[in-house]
Amino acid sequence: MLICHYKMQYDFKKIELKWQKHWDESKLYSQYDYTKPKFYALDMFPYPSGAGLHVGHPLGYIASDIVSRYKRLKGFNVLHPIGFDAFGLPAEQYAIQTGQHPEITTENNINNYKKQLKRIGFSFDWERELRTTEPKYYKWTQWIFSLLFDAWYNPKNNKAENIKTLLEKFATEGFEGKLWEHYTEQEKGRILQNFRLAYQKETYVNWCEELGTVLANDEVKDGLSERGGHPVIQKKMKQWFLRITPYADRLLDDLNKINWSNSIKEIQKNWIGKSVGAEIYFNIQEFDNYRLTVFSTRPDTIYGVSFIVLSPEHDLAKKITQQPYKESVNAYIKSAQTKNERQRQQVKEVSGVFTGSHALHPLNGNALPIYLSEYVLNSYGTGAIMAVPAHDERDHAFAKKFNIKIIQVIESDENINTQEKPISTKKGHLINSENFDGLDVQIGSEKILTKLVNEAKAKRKINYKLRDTGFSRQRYWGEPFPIIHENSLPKLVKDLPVKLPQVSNFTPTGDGQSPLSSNKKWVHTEKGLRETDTMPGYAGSSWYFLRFMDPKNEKNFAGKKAIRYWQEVDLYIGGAEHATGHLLYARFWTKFLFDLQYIPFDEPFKKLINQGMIQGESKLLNAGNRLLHIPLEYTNNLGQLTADNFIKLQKADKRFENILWENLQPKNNIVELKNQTEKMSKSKFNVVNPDDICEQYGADTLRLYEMFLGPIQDSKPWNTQGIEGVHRFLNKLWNLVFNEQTVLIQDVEPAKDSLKTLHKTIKKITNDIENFSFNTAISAFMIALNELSQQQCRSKNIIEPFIILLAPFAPHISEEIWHKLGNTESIHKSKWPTFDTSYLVENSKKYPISINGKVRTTLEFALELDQKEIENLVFQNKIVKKWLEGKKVRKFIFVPNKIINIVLG
RNA sequence: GCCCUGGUGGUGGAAUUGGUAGACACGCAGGACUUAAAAUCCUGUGGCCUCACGGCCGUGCGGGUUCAAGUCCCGCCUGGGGCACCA
Repeated sequence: MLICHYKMQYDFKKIELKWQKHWDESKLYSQYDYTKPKFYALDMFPYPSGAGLHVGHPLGYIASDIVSRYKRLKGFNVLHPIGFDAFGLPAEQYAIQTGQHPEITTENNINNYKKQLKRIGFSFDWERELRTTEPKYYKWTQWIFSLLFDAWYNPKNNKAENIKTLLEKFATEGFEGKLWEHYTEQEKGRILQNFRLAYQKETYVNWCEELGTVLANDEVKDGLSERGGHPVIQKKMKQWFLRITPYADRLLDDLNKINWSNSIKEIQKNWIGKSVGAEIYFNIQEFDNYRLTVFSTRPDTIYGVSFIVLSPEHDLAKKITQQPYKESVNAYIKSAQTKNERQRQQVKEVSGVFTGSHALHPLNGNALPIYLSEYVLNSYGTGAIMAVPAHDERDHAFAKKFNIKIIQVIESDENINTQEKPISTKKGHLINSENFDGLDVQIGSEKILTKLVNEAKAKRKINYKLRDTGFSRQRYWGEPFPIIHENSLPKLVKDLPVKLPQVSNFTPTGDGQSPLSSNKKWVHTEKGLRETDTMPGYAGSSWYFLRFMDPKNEKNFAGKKAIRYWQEVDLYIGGAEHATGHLLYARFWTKFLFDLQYIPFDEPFKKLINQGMIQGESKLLNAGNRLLHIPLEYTNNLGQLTADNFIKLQKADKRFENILWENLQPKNNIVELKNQTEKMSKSKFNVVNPDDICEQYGADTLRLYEMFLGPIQDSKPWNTQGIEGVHRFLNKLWNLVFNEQTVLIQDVEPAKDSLKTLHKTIKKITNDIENFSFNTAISAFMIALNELSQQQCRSKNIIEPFIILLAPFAPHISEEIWHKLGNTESIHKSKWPTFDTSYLVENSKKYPISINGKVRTTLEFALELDQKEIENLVFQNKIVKKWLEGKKVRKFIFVPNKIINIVLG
């Protein structure tokens, strides 16, 4: 007879698919109980690209899923939604490349993402799924735009208000000394554009020829587009802007009330770039009718001013130039104009030109030559500076080149000759500053400024680097503006949504017009011409976290009740690369909606975690002058390139066509490859697909491994070999519960040491989740399981709570074991165990005994012993005696529960 | 140049308030089971010296504080990120 030894194996695939289907069908994660306290855990919603997910993407989702599941078990009503940010450049570029309509490629990409995400077993409420590209969603994006258009920032109340209050003000006070009713409709429209929070203005913008669109400042890195790395130039165009600048101070100050990483806060601080100083006025010797205004943060250095510099674009540049200097000044202005900002920055040598005119020093009346130079930016401050060469590096270089006086006004500890090198410190005291001599710099600065302000020669002023943000794109794939231009004045369209129309060709036109303009029927309306630009990618993502609270609401962007219940996001997880884009705009829109009293909170994300990058291991071939990425499938198991594979590679990849095998210096027909750890990307052939991992090891293993790799915030390399460890852990757990045929777990009284293991693990895991220390939690699970195995623990009272602890991390295997132990409800609806300190109490402690700071042995003492008794016991110890031989004991240090240290003379 | 972060075995990484550095894994080496392999289990694994007992050195480098420093202070070196003629 054939005996069939049926082994109950850990069949992860079967288990995982079964429970995923079950959870889906029972809508387990779409159930809410509003009597419980709320917890809102959100991931930065994904941008569905054509490449699909790699193992780096789910890292943050796994973390937020663990927290969400944990919070549910702790009795919270958890909102954990997901959606897709699908408008914008990448989707459109992909569509253009593949020649398909972006609507189709987006739909395909989203479906692929959903399939991948679902396989990992996240507890997302898919009922609340949203897409920024759906008209029923972007209707409300357009609605918020309408609010911005119809709002102004009232500096008196320090908040945004409906434009009505501005009109009331103008009606009673007039505008610029003229009654409001005396302005024409056109004039009124133009004036209001200077106040609206969404407005059009003609100005220099970041134009990317290759992408055929303008870009926001945060979408440009080092003069190149963030997407694709194409050159970006400054072009004068009429564009939509959002007036974020009045919010600068609040965006800065409120960083103090949110729990974000230091580095992100710093990045936003720098981006906002607040500097406190003054505008100081300089009369001009040669012109009575003009006055110069400079911005300075260092009024203390005013007696050190020896010249004035204007930017080449400064309004007065040409007006104040004296006849003999006109030619050289014009030439200089012209040459500056031909360069874009990037080219200007690259030129490090000092350049400039004298105007022939002089400014008068406001305090001592000295005549100061006025120059033009590129190092002064027209877009910052007033586009003019007072130059203090003794205390500013750039001014110093300029003075040297043009042979201008260098006047030292600060004396510090640094022994520097200011004729050679500037002193940039703010510590020291003033000299050469008339009756301010001898004062400390800080105090002197304030006194000088007070004097200037009192004499109406200066005004206190705060400047920001933050600029109003460009809000229009000349592209097809974005939200249309709800705007029709009537008599060349923009007017809101009331009937929303304004649906994105069909066009015959959605590729960029390249002439600064959006592809929408080709649909003449759509553009021409009875009232006037429609706005044909579209909104940028960040429009939809600036408020989506609000929509998730009430995603199906047709009357409002979200219902009042839902907003009041869910409030701000408690935990937000996503990449740090959005520091100056999405994260700033979302804060801005939140504050705006708060001002208009649509929401009762003014920060969107209470706690933010930036997950690190998971890097891939690339293989690089040194082909003479360049390094080429080699797809992994062409390397052998030692990571080398063989001659056979090289031939195949040459057929498959054009990059290798003209490379000769001999030139690669093969040894025994093998070429060594260089290893490199870098960002995962398709083009680097180092991408690991989570689908493959789920197939081979299962979703639970993938989840555990991603968490086990290291701290969530850190970047770390992926190494598929290491996954065996966590996979073995799950197998061990399985084998603890099941043997060949049956469940081994019984309802028996647990052993004392098992209780201790359990309770210290409850404590540790709870702590670790609260601190987002998931990697140490996994190792605690491993330690616990090793101990329980050692103890041969089979007690249900131990195993059940243990797998509840594990459920947030490995939801499938926990659910399976839970049911096999006889439970019928889902484990994810059970209760988080609490730990009982009484099981952790020890009655003795093992003390390290160190002599002169070096640990020599350990001794165990009962806790009730006092220091004297312990001291006696320590000195009786053989090893201790050996070390004490011939030495004198200086000191005996006993730190209860920590250590014992003997200091010898 | 300025700001923010890191630097710990062959690798990923542990280490409450300063209190046994290297937990937990991977990898590697040896062993058990097996005809053999896979799987599993056990043992070892920072470096150097020693048959061993044991000792010396060791958290980027150099100083310091302390009974005691990966942890605190001062000065450097270096990886990553951000800002950058911003007055």
